[in-house]
Amino acid sequence: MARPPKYSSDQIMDAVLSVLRGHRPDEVSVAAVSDVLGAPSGSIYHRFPTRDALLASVWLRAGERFRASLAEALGIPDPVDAGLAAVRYQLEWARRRPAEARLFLLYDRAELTNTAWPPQLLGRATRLANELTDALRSVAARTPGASFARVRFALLDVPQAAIRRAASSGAELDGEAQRLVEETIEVLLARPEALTRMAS
Amino acid sequence: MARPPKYSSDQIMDAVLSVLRGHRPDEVSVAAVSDVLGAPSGSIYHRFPTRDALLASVWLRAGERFRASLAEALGIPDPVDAGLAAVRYQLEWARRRPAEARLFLLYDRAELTNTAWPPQLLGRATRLANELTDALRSVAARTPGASFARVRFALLDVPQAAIRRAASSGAELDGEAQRLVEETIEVLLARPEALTRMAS
DNA sequence: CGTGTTTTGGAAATCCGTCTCCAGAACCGT
DNA sequence: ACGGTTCTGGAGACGGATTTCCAAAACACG
Repeated sequence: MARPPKYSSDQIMDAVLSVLRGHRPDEVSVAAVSDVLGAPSGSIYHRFPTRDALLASVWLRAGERFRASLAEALGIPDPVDAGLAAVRYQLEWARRRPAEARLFLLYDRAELTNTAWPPQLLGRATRLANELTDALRSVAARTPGASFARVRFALLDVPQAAIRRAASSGAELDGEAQRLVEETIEVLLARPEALTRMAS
Repeated sequence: MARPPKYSSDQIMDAVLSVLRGHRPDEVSVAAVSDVLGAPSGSIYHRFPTRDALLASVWLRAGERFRASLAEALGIPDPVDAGLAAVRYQLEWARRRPAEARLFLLYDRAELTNTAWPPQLLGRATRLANELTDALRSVAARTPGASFARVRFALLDVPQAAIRRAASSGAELDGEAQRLVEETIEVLLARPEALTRMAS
């Protein structure tokens, strides 16, 4: 017994993504979002208490989607195969959904907003972080000789370096970049001890 | 025959760095800088035409210092030794001058400001970029089988991934992170062809 | 010691973005 | 048809940040 919504939360968040192509997160203003959406700012504030909550929601939605699909890849038994699949998935995602990937992979939760997150969003964020940590930990567990830090470096940090490089030049991730990332994680996961000698 | 300056350009830029510890670049306001400096905003605008020009100048100064010291490391004849030295230097720099390193290594010139840079700063920026490119190219030239993209990935992107990780967790770069980076670049530079087989 | 030049020190104009508020519209269930 | 509830639509208060402006201050030099 109520008027039905004209703009759903997802539509509003999609409008944020659309503004995000071509602008930094801190540049995303409610006015810009409402322009893209064709709605007045009041409708946005009806659903999201603050601008920061809106931005945080978009970040969370992207992260939860990311995690859901990544978990599959990380489930592959052989750790190197799992790592390669995870990397390929990430790079493919960065190609297909640049705005969402850039937002989640390049911007830390802490540096996204100035104000503190509301408890509910904070809960979702810590759950997401825990789930990602667990997935990586399980890969580490079945990779002989590889620490958690090593797995995280190989499967998250190194791919992000490639994504960042491509994003800053505006071009798409090319084949060579992908090959470099795959080489790297293959070495880091398959032969943890092979190279401990230090050159100097 | 003039009143001597009380606040030099370098002092003002240092004040920006001080604000930058704990705030994103877009959060740096002229008011905050003038507070740190103990000077009114007028004195700052006397030297820098706009806020963006000030921020750009700080970025450029950091980059030019970075390049000057990195060039030494990259001059070492053996490419792997040069790469290791370059990486160690970068990580050491990130430890000792966190604000400057974060600003230059983590923020792209394009995403630092909204408005276009004045011609003079733009000139310095392109010169800096060219000098960095040349240094990497010369390493690539004496590394058998390594493309420019490979060298750049190994010597800039991968170390930055480690720096970024450490910066986001607030902790310092630990020994394990450094070892991971060194392993990685050693493999990427020393054995470009060793791993071209694709798993799948 | 006076003159000229540069810098300081603030005060305030101006702009932009967040957020509030409320009247009216639109729909569901009975 | 109608009452109750939720949503829209827009106007504007409010705060914060950039930038302008100018009188006063401080020094170098003749």
